Amino acid sequence: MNDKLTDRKKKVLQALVDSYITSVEPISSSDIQKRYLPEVSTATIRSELSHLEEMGYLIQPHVSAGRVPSSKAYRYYVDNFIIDDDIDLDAMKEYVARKYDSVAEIVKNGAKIVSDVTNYTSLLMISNSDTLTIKDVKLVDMYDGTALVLIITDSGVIKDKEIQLPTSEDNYIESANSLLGKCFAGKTLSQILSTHVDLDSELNAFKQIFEDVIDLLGEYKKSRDGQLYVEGANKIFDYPESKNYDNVKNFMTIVGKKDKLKELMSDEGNIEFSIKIGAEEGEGLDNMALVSAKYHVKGKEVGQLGVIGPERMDYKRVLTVLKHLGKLIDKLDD
Amino acid sequence: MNDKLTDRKKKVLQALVDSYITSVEPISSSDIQKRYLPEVSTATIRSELSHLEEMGYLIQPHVSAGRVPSSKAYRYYVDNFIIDDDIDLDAMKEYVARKYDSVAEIVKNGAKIVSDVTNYTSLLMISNSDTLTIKDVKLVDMYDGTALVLIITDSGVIKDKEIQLPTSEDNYIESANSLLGKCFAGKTLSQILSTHVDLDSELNAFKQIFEDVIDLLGEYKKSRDGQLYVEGANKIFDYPESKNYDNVKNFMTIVGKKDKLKELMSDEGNIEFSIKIGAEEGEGLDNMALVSAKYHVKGKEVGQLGVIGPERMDYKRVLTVLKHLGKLIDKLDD
DNA sequence: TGTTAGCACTCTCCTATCTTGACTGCTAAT
DNA sequence: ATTAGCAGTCAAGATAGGAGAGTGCTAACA
Repeated sequence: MNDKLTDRKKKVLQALVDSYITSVEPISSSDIQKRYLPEVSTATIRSELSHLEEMGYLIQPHVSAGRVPSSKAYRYYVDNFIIDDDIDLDAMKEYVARKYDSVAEIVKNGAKIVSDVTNYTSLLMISNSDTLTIKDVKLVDMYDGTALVLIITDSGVIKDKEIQLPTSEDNYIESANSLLGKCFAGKTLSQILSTHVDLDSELNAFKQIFEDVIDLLGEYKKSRDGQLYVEGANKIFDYPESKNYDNVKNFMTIVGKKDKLKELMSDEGNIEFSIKIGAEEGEGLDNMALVSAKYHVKGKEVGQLGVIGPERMDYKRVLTVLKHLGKLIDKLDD
Repeated sequence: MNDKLTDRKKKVLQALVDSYITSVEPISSSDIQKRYLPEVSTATIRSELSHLEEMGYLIQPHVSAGRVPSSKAYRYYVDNFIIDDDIDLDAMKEYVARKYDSVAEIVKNGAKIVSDVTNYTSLLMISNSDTLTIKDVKLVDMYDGTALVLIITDSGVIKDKEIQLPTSEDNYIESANSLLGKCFAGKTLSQILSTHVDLDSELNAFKQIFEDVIDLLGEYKKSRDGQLYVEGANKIFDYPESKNYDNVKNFMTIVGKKDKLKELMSDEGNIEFSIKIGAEEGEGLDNMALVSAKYHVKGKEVGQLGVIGPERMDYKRVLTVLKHLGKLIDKLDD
């Protein structure tokens, strides 16, 4: 991995990727000369191109065609040429302000906004339950010896279910409530599910309730863990790539495979942005790229928002949009 | 619309549709002779075919090709040749029993089951709020003068939100609860939203709460009305039809257009099954068909479940699956 | 040593032409 | 009314030629 590129090689590479991103056609030496490097001859550019090809940055579909960037070139491009300046900030802000007027809607429609603004398919993944804190657990008296279990978190009530009460004593619910609050409040879902609550020594009368509540939490965790929403999967038909049947099928297949997408989106570590490009990622993401960012509500990480599209996507625009939407969501209060 | 077909014409038509459903290639006179009518000559079948074509049942892609059924033929086929016997009942039952073990899951995964078993894309539409009855509305005391509003329906708690209490009087919540129950219990969402609750004459102190609750109900109605889930959109790639780019695009486009799908699914009247075939339905459903059925939980209509796929779909299988799943869901208790 | 002009070479893409095979529609006989 | 036989039509595949695009190489030059 020797990425010592001369200045002119860098320029050529950037020019080629830039051109390709918009035209989606193999780029020839004269294309580059005309629009980016008029001061040197096409022959010179050709020799640079063939050198870059040797180094693995470019691919030539056939001998008399221009060149196309390889995954390595895209990687180099996003690492070196994307200076993430804030050009689109105003447009974004205006967009958000105009179409949606409450934070709840912005969060809910986050994926839609990203998809609309970037014109790529967007992905929204709810963070897994490790980050979710239980604020309180409450029983609400219903009728005929049943009660409603409410699990209240920092983002609202998340699960409710009727359960049978083992007794109809008057203060049973009250006592249970205080005990439940004491045990669960302030903990994360994972903490609760991994620690064994030892109740036998305490009041055995509440054992059933506790088991029910823990079951409920487990159920919720299962249903929520890494839920993934896809928005705008049909954008593929707007790209020239869709003329190729295999591309469409690949794209739709991977967009349908939530597991694979989750795997791609869930990055270890604390990287705020992640960009996965084509072949880099092994099978499944050929000719495609996935850009994703963590996002926060009121300073707390709640999920990841990303974009999946052709490998030659407009990385600058996508990154800008994701970054600003992240900021907007984070800052706003409900 | 003269559908007086001779017995042999019927036989030929059925043979052709049957063949086409499995082969998805134009059917020739000799195909029909070999497999369905060896007792007559191909010439005879040809004359029947050309007669059926005149009548609008068949289409000839070009003069030296076989014939393909028209939408009219499919319509005739489902109306006359589908005797909905219960062949698949056992397989279905086993399937349901094996993979899912609670009703909640069956309902939730209804669309998935249908899609898996039929191998077509399935659609699930939640009935609109006209059929949803409010069982109770409750305020739950939280902290710092806020309360949680719970809207309880016959299918569980459907909406919750924190609101500010106008006062911190001790019995305020209790009084509000009884008043809310009195006003809303037993009514449908639409009833509540369409009738104006005249509170001024009663206790003015609860005015704000009522307005909040009604807002909440309105919000819920909006979010729930005719929600549509699509499962297995990628099945299209399993059909030979997907070799044609336009078919894929059409299919994906209509599957993406939730509004159009809702329109197609929401039948007036009390028809339990509805079958819409291709051109019959005007633009949008070309070369496709949509089969849908209302389904019930505990005897109450909760939505519609359907299948969308190529016009030449296996209607018999689809109808059988939908019918039995409907029965299974309806019968089971929670 | 780096750059350039010039040229031969390669390969895709388009078009035209031909052949083959699959069906049909028609006609005349049964 | 049914059938056999045959001529006619058309899609699809194969083949060939030509145009255009773009490269790699070589030799000359700064």
